[in-house]
Amino acid sequence: MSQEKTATTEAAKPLATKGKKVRADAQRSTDTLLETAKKVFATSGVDAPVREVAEAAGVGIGTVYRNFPTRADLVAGVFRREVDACVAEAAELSDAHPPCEALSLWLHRYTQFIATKKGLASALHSGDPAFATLPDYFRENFEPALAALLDRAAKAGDINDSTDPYDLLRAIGNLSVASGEDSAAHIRRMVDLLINGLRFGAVDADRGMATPKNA
Amino acid sequence: MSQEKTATTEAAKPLATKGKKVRADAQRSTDTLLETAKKVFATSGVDAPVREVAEAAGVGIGTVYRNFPTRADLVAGVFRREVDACVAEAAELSDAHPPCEALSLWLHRYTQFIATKKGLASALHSGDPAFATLPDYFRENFEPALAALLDRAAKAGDINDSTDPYDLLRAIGNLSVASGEDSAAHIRRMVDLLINGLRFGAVDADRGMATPKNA
DNA sequence: TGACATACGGAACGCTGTTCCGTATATGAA
DNA sequence: TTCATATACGGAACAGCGTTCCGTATGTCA
Repeated sequence: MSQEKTATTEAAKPLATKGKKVRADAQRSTDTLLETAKKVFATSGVDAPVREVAEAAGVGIGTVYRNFPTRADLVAGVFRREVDACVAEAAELSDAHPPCEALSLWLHRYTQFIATKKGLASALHSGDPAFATLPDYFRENFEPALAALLDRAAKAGDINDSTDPYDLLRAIGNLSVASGEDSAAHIRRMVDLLINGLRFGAVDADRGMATPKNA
Repeated sequence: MSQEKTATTEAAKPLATKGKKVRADAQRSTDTLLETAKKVFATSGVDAPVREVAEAAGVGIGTVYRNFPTRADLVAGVFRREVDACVAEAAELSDAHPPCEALSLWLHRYTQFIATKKGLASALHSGDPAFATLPDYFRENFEPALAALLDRAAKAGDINDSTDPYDLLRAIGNLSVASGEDSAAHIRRMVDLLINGLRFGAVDADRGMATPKNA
C-alpha cells in the first residue's frame, strides 16, 4: 500500500532507543534499510539474504548489523511498520461503514495483510528473541481495533458477544496463511464461516448468512 | 504415537522407487533415518541440522543424502508417515462413535497432529520441489477421511452440507499452528466456533452449541 | 568364492548470518 | 571555521549449514 512517504513510523525502532541522540546518518540508514527491506522481502521472500538487502539499499553489510543487531530485528522492524498501516485502516473503515459491514470489511482486509507475511508465521514461533516482543506489539495494536468493531456489531445485535477479539484475530490470522490455487476464495469462505459462527445465536440471528450457502 | 514397530510404511518413500531392487542395507538406512529424524525433529525442531540426524542415526552424512536427495525430502518422508497414522485414526473414530461426535473428536485430534508440525507450515509454501507433492498427498489421504465423517453428520441432520471437506481441512490445519500461552484452548474454541458455523442452518440447528456460549 | 553394482563415510565447497576493526563522518566546542 | 571525539560505515573473515564428490566397504548373484 501507499508509496514511500519517507516513513518515520516510530514503532519501527528495533533498538532500545534509550533517549540518547542518534546521529543523522544512522537514522537515515535505518529508514532506508526498512524501506528497502520491505521491497526486497516482498520480491524475494523473507528469506532473502541480508547481503541482498544491504546491496539493494546501497550500504555495507556492517551497516545493516549496526542498525539491526540481527537479521530477525530487521524483519521485525519491517513487520511493525505494516502492522501500523493495517491498524490505521481499521479505524477508517469503522468510521465509514455500518457496524457489521465494517467488521466484515476489515476482517477481509486483515486477511490480505497476513497473506503477505506467510514466511513470518513460522519465524514468530521460532523462539528467536527478536520476535519475542512482536506478538505483544501485534496484540496491543490489533486487539483494540478489532474490539471496537466487534463491540459496535454486538450492540447492534448482529452478533453474539461470546467471542474474544484476540481469539478471532489469531484465528483469522492463522487461516490467512493458506495458499494454493484458490486460497483467496478459501480464506474468504472460512472467514465468512467464522462470521456465521459469531452470528449463531445472536439477537438478530438468521437475518441472512454472510455468504450464499451453496457453491 | 506408538513405539517403533520397524515402520515399513510404503508411503514414506521419497525417491522414485522405480520397481528396481533395493539393497537391504539401503532399506535399513532409510527406515532408521526416518525413525531417527522423527525423534530429532520432535526434540530440536524441523530446523535441526542434517548432521544432527545423521549422528543420532549413527550413519554418515553421505548416507543421509544418498537416501534422501535433499534435506526437504527427509522432512517430507517423516511427514508422510505421520499423515498415514492420523488418517488411520479417523476411520477408527468413525466406527466407534455417533456421527457428530466422531466428527468433532477427530477434528480435535487432527488439530493436535498439526500442532506438532508448526515449522513445516512455512516450508510447505517455500516452493521447494521436495514439498510439491506433499499437499496432494495430504489431500488424497485426509479429504476422503473427513468427507466420510462430514457425510455421516450431514445425513444425520446435525450439520448443513454447504461446506467443502477440503476447505475445513485447510482451515483447521491453519488454525492449529497457533501457539502461545493458551493455544490449546484457543484452538479448541475456534474449532468449536467453526463447527457451530457448520450447524448454522442445519436441519437440527439450535440443538445446542458445540461449547458453552460464555467464558 | 569371486565380480560387480550399490551403498557408505566424511572431507570439501559455496552460501548463509554474524563479528570485528580500521577508516570515514557527523557533531559540538573553541 | 577548525578541531577533537564519539559514532557510524564498509567489508574481510569466521562459524555453521546444506550439499557434492569420490575413494572405500559391502551386499548380491553367478
